[in-house]
Amino acid sequence: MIMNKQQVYDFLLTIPKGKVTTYGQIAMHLGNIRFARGIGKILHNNPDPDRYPCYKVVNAKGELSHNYAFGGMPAQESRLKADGIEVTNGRVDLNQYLYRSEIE
DNA sequence: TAGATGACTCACA
DNA sequence: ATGTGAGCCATCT
Repeated sequence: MIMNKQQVYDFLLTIPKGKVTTYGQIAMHLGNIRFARGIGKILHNNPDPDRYPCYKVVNAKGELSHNYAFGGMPAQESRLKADGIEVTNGRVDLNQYLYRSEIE
């Protein structure tokens, strides 16, 4: 099974407002946790940042991407807050905001 | 075509 | 709790 960035972007669109996801969750959703890295690449090459809420993607620890390409971490943090997600010290509470698609 | 890189994650010290 | 090492895949040069 190969992962298409389209799959990743589509998954982002399925994230309900006020929720976030992790690279691992996306990867697992696609089939394998090991896709996490590819996802990072894909989001970095995100062709439509306005269309795909890449800001909803955080790492396994809930930390925001310090390499965020659209204004830096503050911008991502601001977007998350706009969605009702509280960000503290560049991190979000996964236990509360992590979107669990259909795993577990 | 082949080699190197990265917005990751997990395990162990 | 923090640091290092290894594994994985897709994309870039």
